[in-house]
Amino acid sequence: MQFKRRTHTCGELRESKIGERVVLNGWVDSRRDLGGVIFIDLRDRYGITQVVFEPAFNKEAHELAKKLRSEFVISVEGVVRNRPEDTLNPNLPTGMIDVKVDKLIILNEAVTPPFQIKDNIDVNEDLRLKYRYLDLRRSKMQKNLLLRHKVYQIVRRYFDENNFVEVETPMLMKSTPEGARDFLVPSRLHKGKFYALPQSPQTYKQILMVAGYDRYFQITKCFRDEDLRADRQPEFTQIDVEMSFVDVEDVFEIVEGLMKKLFKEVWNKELELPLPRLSFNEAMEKYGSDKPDLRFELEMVKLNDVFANSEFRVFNNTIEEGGIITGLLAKGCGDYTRNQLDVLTNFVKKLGAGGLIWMRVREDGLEAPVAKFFSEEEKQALIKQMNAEAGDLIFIISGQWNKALTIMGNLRLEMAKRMNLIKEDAEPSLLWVTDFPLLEWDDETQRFYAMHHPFTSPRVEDIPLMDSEPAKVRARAYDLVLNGNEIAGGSIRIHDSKLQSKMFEVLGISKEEAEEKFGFLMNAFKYGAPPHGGIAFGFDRMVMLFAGENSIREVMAFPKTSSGLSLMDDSPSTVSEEQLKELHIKLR
RNA sequence: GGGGUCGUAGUUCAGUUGGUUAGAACGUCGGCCUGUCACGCCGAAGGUCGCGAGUUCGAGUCUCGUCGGCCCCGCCA
Repeated sequence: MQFKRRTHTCGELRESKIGERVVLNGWVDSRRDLGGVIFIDLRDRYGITQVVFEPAFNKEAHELAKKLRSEFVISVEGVVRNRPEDTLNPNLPTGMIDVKVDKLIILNEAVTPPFQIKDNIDVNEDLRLKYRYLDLRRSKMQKNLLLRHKVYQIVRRYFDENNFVEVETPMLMKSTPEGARDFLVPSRLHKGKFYALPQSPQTYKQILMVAGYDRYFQITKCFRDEDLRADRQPEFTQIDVEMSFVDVEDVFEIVEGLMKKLFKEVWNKELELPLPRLSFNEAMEKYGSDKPDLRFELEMVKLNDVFANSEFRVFNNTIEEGGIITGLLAKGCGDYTRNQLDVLTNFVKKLGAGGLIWMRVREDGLEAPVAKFFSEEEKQALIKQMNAEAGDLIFIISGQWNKALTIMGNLRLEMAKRMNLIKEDAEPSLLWVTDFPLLEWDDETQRFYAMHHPFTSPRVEDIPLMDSEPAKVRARAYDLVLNGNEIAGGSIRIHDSKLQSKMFEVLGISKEEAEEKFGFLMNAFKYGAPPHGGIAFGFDRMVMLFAGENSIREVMAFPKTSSGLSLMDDSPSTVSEEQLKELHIKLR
């Protein structure tokens, strides 16, 4: 196909080019055929330029232009011209000019697309995903991917400037237990053996510290074979960071510097440093989440003291069993109807709560189905503790510490929505959550699991507790939270092989098992491991938030559906018997 | 593994207590139109109501199953 190389993109012509002869290439965004004159909006990723076909200017081009339809790929040659004054289009950067065409080449025709290529379309996401190449033509998607590109560049530049080395780590690695399910890759050369795709480059980056690279980063894909969410895909991108001879504060300093840059360059906002910090316990008891959204107040209140001697059996039992009674004050919601309250009760029950206690605060006291169970002193103490006034609504949930707080945390977010507390223009909330527990008890398997991962260092002063009260040991672990989303998490690692052995022991991992699964890492540590620590960012999630989107799919070029399917290329798919045979695999 | 919700024209949706020929807008196609930019006007085509059973004289509508999308819980070191 003969066509002239473009002289300009569709986004760059301005009044200064009037009179110049230009060649533009692009897609037909829309056509307006007025009979005697045809207007085409020509589109590429740089913008839109209106090109005009007039029979008086060139009859042949005008005749051919009648055939043009949406998404045809064309090349036009003509003269830049100023528009008549009353036909300027202030909505387009190129709206002061148009191009009068005397030569049109149709480079490719296009069938009618299944949905219109424009912003603010209302199309089901599955259709967009099936025709992703059309969806990606929309300026909103182009904007998102260009933002993503910008963030890559800022991140790379920042770490480079701070002496970090970018190192690629393997995509085919050893399957490690503890944590998410691995995606497995069968080995053809080694019958019955499998590689795993990395859930994270964790072990490699620690080994790079042993190897003396001192400061490492990588922007890399990770894979986890778990169920999906709006902010979780089976393959996703992580900014992986590790540093030697550091403590928590050093990691924070580097990360805060990056966030300051991103806030400035993406949002043009000055981020104030140092970032606020909350301990895990505080975050849970005040906000019912380890990734609290602090764009609004609405704090939860611990009520164990208020009901310490309560006659109310539910509270009684909770306190006896070491649980928590947590309250939430919904300002001015005292007029909620029984029906609204039933909906909210249902909401918490679905999350596993036994029930939801609510009380309307009146001038003359508390109005609630359970009011009769409480003494006047308790009621007064409750009102005082909650800082409640007439016209308010109090919610109370009691139960096992983690569960009750998590459910109340969800109710907190739900109420924030209902009370419209998250304003469109609210300042973003970025903070550290620190002092996570090192271990988490699992009822099902009756053992402790590492909350972060088994290489996470406990706080030095808590090490003696590892034997006596493992659940109380705090980790040198931290999460970075933006607007209620965990965007990064990391820790200072164990670099001492004795402490690491202790950790495995607490986790119920035998010496033999540890040797088999993590022997290579333990072995490396024998040859001089520096103290080290690091962090990993959920890159997609971070870009999602910077883009103001609600799903990471909006900032990924080719995401999967929530059932893990790729609708465009129809994967996963079956494979041939020959392929299976080569891989020594028999389906059952 | 569990819960919720949705599935009707190419697209987004409406469709009443189960009842005549399943509608609208946008898009598409054709005609007219020389300054439009949500072009306008006239006309037309376009439907396996996701799929499969069942109930019924009669099912887009009710029941069961199944497939798929989205959201959430579990899960995600």
